[in-house]
Amino acid sequence: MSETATTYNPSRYERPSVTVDVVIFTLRNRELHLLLVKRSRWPFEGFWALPGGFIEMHEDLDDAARRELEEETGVRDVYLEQLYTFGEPKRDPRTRVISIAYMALIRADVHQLRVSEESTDVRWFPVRELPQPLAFDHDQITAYALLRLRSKLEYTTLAFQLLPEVFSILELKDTYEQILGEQLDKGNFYRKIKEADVLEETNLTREGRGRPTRLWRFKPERGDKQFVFRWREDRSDDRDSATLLTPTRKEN
Amino acid sequence: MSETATTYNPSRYERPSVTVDVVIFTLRNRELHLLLVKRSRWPFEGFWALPGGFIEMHEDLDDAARRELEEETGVRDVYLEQLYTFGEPKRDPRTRVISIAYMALIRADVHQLRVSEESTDVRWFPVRELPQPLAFDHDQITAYALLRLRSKLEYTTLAFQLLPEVFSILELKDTYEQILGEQLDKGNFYRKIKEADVLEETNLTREGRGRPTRLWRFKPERGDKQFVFRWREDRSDDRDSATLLTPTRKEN
DNA sequence: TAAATAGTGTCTCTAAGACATTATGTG
DNA sequence: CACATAATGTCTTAGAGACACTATTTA
Repeated sequence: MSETATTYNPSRYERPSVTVDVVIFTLRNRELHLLLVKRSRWPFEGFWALPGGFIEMHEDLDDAARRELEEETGVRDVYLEQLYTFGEPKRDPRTRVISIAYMALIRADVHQLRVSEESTDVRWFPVRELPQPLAFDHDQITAYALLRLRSKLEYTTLAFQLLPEVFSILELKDTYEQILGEQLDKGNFYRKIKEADVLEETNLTREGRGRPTRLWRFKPERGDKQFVFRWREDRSDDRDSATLLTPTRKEN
Repeated sequence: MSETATTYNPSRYERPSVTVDVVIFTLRNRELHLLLVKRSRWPFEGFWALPGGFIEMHEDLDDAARRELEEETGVRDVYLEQLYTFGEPKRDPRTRVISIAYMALIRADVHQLRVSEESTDVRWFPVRELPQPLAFDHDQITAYALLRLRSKLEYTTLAFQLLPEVFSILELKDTYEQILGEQLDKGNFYRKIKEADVLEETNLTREGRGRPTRLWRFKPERGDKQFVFRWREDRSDDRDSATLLTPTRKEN
């Protein structure tokens, strides 16, 4: 047998650096955006990159992601999920850097965001208009995050993590449409969401030009996974599919 | 903004060790097994652990997993998929070790396995009779791998990666039943698999006590993801669910 | 021809999708 | 009332599940 698992002494080995990179999504005027940071030095000086940084020695991975998230946005207690670990040896020209990618969803009504509108080095970008290419392999990471978000929309209640606390059913439908990139039938959407029994009616309404809208709240006792909006044949939240979308750029 | 993404110099930081651990599945007399290695020294001396080892400095993550796989089993070219990265700071008492978990599926007809039947320190265990607890957080990792395997069975053709090159439809059904832990209807199974058009008839049959069985082959041109056996309400290949199954043991 | 195993056919009911209709507000 | 937007209802059809039946071999 190999001696690897049993006898290696970790200190004998040269160690890679380990970072977390976070794909932070939010809705801004009903469109899906993500946060990018402009790099100010080599490597990839002047390129946009995902917020991220090195893991501290005594810090859990999720905590590292949460810390990066809070440093950039000032936000805590949001939906956070580990996505995939990217470790191609030359993805960072400085040294071997392995990056654990996370996805975070920030609700549209969270206003503590540190990201000022005028800031030139930290900005929200609509996912349909991302600068390209991004630094490192971050194109690949964002492509994968988008794929996973789209995929999970269909069998989880992730969409609620992007909406404000109260919302109308048509706003929810709009969110699905934005992210899935597809029109949904109004009647069928109402039926599905009502049957799923994940919403709780508030006594609030919102006036508009026509009939006022009833506002709803996500039933808090339901977890994230109990809701199936739709099953599709071509779901694929697999890394392989992301790779197809954005072929790996190899620097060097 | 934070300086993390842009100005950190990786060499300034203390680095964690990074390993890959591989959950290697196979079918042995129609039952799902996975490979474990007995540890011969501290920490967890005498405990069973997943095969794994440290990542080499210039080696891709997948290659590291493939290398570990080959060292333990002698097998190449099998299905391999990254699962999740485990990095709880105290999961390894020696030092900070971050482990990238992989899952591998080995076909039942691969006989080059280095694992001898008599070996006392490397063994196949039926997934229903795993020694417990395993070393480190490997209970958690195996629980998650099982969850993911079960989940993906239902919307991919992963099951074919476990079967020999030619097989009968009822063997395939049996594999599904073994892994899902549930009886399936024969007629409905035949219908589904035929409609999916993922099988190619061979001119082989196998004789038994009753009517001989036709043997089939997986259509190679189909990828892994095009086949939907069934959608379920409670699918969850999420890490959270695995955590619920096997609460994290904290040593120390 | 009985037993054993392989493989097919059919009925029912649910739920998804398409689309039409009704409801309730404002100017 | 006309317009705008919200919300509900209905018809059709595909597909999942339950289960009964037929086919082909050996002893």
